[in-house]
Amino acid sequence: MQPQRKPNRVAKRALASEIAQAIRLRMYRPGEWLRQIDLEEKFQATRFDVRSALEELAIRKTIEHVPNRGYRVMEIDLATYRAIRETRILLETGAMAGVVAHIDAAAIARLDELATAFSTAAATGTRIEQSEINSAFHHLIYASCGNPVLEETIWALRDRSRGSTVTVWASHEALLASARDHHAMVGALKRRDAAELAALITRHIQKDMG
Amino acid sequence: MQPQRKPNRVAKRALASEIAQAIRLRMYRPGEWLRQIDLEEKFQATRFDVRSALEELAIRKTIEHVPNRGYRVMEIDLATYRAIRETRILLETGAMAGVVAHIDAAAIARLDELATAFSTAAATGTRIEQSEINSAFHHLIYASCGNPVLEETIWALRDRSRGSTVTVWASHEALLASARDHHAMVGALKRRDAAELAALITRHIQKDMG
DNA sequence: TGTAACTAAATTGGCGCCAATTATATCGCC
DNA sequence: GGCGATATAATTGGCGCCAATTTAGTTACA
Repeated sequence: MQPQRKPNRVAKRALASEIAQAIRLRMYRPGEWLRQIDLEEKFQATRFDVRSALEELAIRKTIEHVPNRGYRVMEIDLATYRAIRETRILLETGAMAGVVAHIDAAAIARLDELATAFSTAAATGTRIEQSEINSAFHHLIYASCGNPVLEETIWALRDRSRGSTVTVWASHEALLASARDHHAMVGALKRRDAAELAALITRHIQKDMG
Repeated sequence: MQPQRKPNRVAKRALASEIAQAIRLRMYRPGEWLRQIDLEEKFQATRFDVRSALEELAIRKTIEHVPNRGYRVMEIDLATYRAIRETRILLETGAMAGVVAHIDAAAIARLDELATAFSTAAATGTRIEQSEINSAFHHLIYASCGNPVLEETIWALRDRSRGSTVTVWASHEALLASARDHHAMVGALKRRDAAELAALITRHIQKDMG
């Protein structure tokens, strides 16, 4: 029986993820200041851990650091937003060749489920549910590309684009359009049509979904 | 007249860059442990700054952190290396459309100079000179793509691929091949031939240059 | 009454100490 | 003489205090 040791090594990394998720879910809006004391209480962490987490997020460009002022959620201008979008299209369409080559039937079936679940959530679910299902859908796709580095790079950029002032799904119409896109992607996936998939992804990103 | 204040905010970030450069220049080889005390003396920094810098590099995947053991230069396996290479090809070829569209005559002239300088350095220069000129050459190209996010992403991946055990220019032959590639790229650039440029870049990366 | 200087409160940020852990060396034992 | 256990040295890592800085509030003065 040994005393508890390093819950901290874990806590530090986990805290960064938690804060990142809070930002993803718009609990902190772009431009908003993240006060260390608040985070300390909110997440029941020590000041030191909070600072480490904030520093990590700043390196990842999720938040911005202003000396002697603090950290705030990154607010990206239109030009940067377009640059991110363009880069995402490059990466996410590029991943499609690998996806159609590596994905198995089970994964496609699961994607089908998720696409349906998203449609349902679009009508009745909360924003958080919608966001999570959408995230799971795209996670599964990119995880199937067979290139972990590519997958990781895609997600890093996706996270950065959250800082946009443009709301995730601006309208209910946009939400329904996303739902339709998901089903279309599953269809193209079943046909192993990488080109069609890439075209769908491009439009999906250009329409600015989550 | 006020006393000197925060040279530290700067020092922390600068230190991370310095250590990163040292790793780039192979002063620390992949797998090698980075002892905090050594870095403290080597770079005349406080222990705290060293740790911050190491943490930053760990987040960037330049180095690896092993709890209670320390930090060591990331050693990447062949599979990861290929994954990085594939992703780089996607990004760097994708950048070429923007490059031919945005680059001006002055930049092309400068690239011509750098290509020549590299050829010279390949014959007579030190490894560090070769590396720096090569870096400047590619920096200038990707800076001309008109997409800062893409540029940044490219360099992040390029830095990660340094962790490969494969030496930068394994042979003098490879070095000369790189020099030829550079001149060919300048030629394609002058003709605004994005497709040819992309093909050259792909081969350049597949041959594993710096 | 508006503005500017001053004061007080809140927040951030630099830094160093010491415990926990791991590597190294010494010694005894098989 | 080789090998394992123990002692010692070296290194890492968690954490909190207090100074520096900024912001808000207040008062004095034109």
